[in-house]
Amino acid sequence: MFYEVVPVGKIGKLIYFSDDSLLPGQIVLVTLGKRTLPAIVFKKVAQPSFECKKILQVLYSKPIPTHLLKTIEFFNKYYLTSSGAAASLILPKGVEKHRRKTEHLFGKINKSSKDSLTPPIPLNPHQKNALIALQEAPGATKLLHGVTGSGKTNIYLKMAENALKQQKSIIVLVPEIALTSQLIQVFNQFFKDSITLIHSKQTEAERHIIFNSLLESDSPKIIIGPRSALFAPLNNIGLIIIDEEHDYAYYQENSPRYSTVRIASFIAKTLNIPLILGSATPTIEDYYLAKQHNSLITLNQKAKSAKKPIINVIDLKNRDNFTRNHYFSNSLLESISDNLKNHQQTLIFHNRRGSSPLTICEHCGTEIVCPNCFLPLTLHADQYELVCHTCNHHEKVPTNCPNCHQIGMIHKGFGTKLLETELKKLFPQAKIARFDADNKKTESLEAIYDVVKDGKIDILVGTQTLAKGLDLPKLATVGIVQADAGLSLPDYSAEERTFQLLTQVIGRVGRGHITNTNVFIQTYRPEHQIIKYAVEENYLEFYNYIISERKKSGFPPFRFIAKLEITLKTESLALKKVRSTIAELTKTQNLVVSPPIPTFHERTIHGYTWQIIIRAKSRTALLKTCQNLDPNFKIILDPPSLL
DNA sequence: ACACAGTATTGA
DNA sequence: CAATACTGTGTG
Repeated sequence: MFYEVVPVGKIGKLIYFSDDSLLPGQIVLVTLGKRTLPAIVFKKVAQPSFECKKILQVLYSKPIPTHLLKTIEFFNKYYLTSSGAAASLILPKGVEKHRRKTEHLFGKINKSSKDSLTPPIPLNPHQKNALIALQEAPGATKLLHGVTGSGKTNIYLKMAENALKQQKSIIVLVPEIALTSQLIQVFNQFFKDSITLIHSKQTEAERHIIFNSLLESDSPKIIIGPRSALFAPLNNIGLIIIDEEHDYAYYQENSPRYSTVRIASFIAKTLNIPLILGSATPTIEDYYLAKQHNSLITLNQKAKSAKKPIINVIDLKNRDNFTRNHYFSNSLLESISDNLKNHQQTLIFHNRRGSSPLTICEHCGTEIVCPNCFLPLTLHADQYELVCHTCNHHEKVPTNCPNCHQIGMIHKGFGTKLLETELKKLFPQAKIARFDADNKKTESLEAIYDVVKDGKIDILVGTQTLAKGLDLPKLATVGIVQADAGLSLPDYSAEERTFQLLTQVIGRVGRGHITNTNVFIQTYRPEHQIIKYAVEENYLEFYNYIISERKKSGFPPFRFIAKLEITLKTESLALKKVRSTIAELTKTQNLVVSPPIPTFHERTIHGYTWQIIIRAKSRTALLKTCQNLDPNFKIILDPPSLL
């Protein structure tokens, strides 16, 4: 018998031979050239005209659910991804490996499935109405737009409870799996026995056990995990929830690139089950789509009376505000002093790691760049080293300029490490901690969370990482060192990102723990709309403003975008190739073609990378254009950023 | 992707 | 002329 199978990797469907009868979705082992790879059986086919190799082994007798096979095909069509790449998302790493006895781990994961009595889930009238709306028309994607504290979690719980009653499984996606997250705690409180958590700290063996147990079992489960949990081999899914749907973590950056929301939406449609997207600040695209399809549900009533913080916008151009320190305004410093007296905490945000992002020679202006990436190196003053934030290359700080050999290297710009040092000078008695991507893997946010929560830290300095889901009872002040830093980037989504960040940061305080909370937003552009809307917490005005801009300029959701990248040996070769391709593409009807653009990391060890941005109203037309392209072009569909 | 073959490039 | 870098093709 002959079967079309998809081996993991970068290629598509191939035909193999088997003596035994196989089912679509079964996981098998095949040889491909000299390699032995796991593969997924797609379907039985007639004997082809060419010789076929034999399927070596059946790894799992039970097939993966059909919706996942359909998802692989969807990847193929929607993102032009090879089926093999999509298959590797579904199969756990190392499925082909023989495993030692792992019973000792089994009990840890497969808890008793006896459902204990759960207390009733309270819903207020607003939440009840929202629930009714959410349960209409399964198969459709519903957007639950609810401000922080409006009780989205209670609605999730109720829907999960309903699904469990019907013996259906639920997938709950969260941006990053912090075990301290409130959502997990609340779900644990209600459905402890049915929950399977998926997180990044699990080992390969543990993942295998989970994969196997989900595949074998038909009992309803609640899967909580990051974007990859969407591919859990569940046979009876009744509901998918994506919490904080706007979060960038839902976009997989490395190949196969995908948007979790798009894939989940496909799965929900295929299975005719509800998909709930929850957020206080939905992405522009999802909000637009929800309005178009009449599937927007708004919850603007705060459940508990959370006190709003006082938001102070400080003009960085007016240096009278900065007489005590170069980076921190007088009023922010005053607020920190007050907090120290009252044993309350302060959070300082700045979206740049390290001490100083530029090291240049003061005589000839030569910039020190990474030998691999050719990007400026960032000073880390504590180790007195220069670090590449792209490839993590480390080197000593040179005393002489490598170009003119004179002494006098100077550092420009500032990052979180510098801010930390400044704060230590200003408040020598305070306990100050810094949290950003420079922290070692072991000191995760989770690890320091308890220390911070107990109030043992007075001032926490950090980047974006800190803005997400921290709930600190003793937090009284939040300071944003330069709020407009992201606004001037040449990117269609720069304003949206800035709004999201500011909203998240403001949301860290005013959670009802402390009555007098303050937010200090330092900016060179206090009059900018985005800053105004964020300060006013006015999502609707923000949306209306952005959507009209996108319409005028022809960006998503009004056009689909593809980013085409090519890397060639020399700059002139790359430019020549890009120019000729542009000339070719310009002939295509209804296609907006950009001029040649060097990528942000223009020069790499492999050569020079240039890009073309193309946009079209029809996705089908865009895909067709991409398929006819020189295959040396890397195609990035729906790029979340054009940088 | 990866392995492999076939071809161009370098260098003493 | 060999060792090595680059380029292209097929994988069932």
